[in-house]
Amino acid sequence: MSTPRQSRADRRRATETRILDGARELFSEKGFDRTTIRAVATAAGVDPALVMQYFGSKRELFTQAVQAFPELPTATDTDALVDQLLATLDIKLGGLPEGTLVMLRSMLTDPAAADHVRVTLDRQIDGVSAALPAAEDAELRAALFVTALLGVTIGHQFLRLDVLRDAPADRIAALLRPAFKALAEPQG
Amino acid sequence: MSTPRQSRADRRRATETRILDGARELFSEKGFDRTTIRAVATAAGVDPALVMQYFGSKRELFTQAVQAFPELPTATDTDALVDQLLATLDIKLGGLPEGTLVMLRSMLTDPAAADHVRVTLDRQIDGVSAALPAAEDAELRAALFVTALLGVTIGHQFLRLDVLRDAPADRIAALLRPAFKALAEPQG
DNA sequence: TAAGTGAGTCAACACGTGTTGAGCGAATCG
DNA sequence: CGATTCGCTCAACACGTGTTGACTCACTTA
Repeated sequence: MSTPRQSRADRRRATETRILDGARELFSEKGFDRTTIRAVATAAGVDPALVMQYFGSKRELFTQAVQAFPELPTATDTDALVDQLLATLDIKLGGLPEGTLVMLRSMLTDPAAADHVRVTLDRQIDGVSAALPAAEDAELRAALFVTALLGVTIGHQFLRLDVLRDAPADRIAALLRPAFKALAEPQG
Repeated sequence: MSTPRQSRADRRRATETRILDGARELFSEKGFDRTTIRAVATAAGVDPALVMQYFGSKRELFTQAVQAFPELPTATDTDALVDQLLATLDIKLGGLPEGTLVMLRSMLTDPAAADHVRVTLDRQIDGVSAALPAAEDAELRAALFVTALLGVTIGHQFLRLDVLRDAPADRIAALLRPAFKALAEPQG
């Protein structure tokens, strides 16, 4: 055969994404420390040395496995903002991209991941704050929105609290709506 | 000298707590995986082997370093409950006992810690739920209270978001109060 | 077809880890 | 005082880790 079924470049790209996919899954399940290069290699059906050769280091692999998602609110009035924030619950409870889970999973034990989360949340807080009625506390209020949602997400996704997992996302959103509206009002 | 300045039992108890204190500090700072027996031993000015001899294993040391605290609400009407929940913010933002930080720090990466947190939160949710006006969603509402507070705590204590750290606890409580009241009402 | 490139493997190193058993020496006890 | 307990240290083992360099061989290219 003079023509291979797959070009060398194609093979390379294929195994590279196979490694990255396995890494994302493992990192998001077990966190940075407990994920081993060897396990990633095995998941990708490849030799550990190849993972190093392609990504240079475990850290670098981790960095590539994470990808930020801005997910900034575009609303400008309060009601729309609350609706928009609550709409993200659909995603946060069940449909979060694995690259995000990677980041969240390790944020409490890996300083690099913590930094990443911190700047991401700061960006979100700025975005929410901008959509809030002007007040001295807009930024603080925004931070409470964002961290409250973070807490619910953690309870659902990582702690797997039954009470949360048994409730449909829109029921949760319905309960949260009045609370969020109250939090958005400058003089609650 | 026939009488030593410290009895053998006293010495033993002293170094035991010295080890436990060092362990709590390190576990709460770096989490389970990144805390080494050697580091704990050094912090306590003691040989690593002694830590093993006294506590049996790293896991057992970790378990002893954590101690649960119920912190269940005793209120029976809604307003008192909200006040009581908000009062815990003083503690949650800055004054959390190290044994609790230990637990929280590792909950995303260590399954045993995750279990511990899950049952603790479940207990809190039950407590809050009991103090809520009877409704089908009382338990779910309670879970949202608890996880929202968890999120704020994480943002403050672990992610160290400036917006939260710069705000006094009572300001945060004041902003949260109307939101929590709305969340407590059966038909918001 | 012959030289060269590069995907992928193999075996090993250096290191840090939890954990163990033998031993020392001071406090206890009869 | 002599025997013994026990707090504590020392040195080591066994293992898993990230990482490396030499190597093989299928594909590419001239």
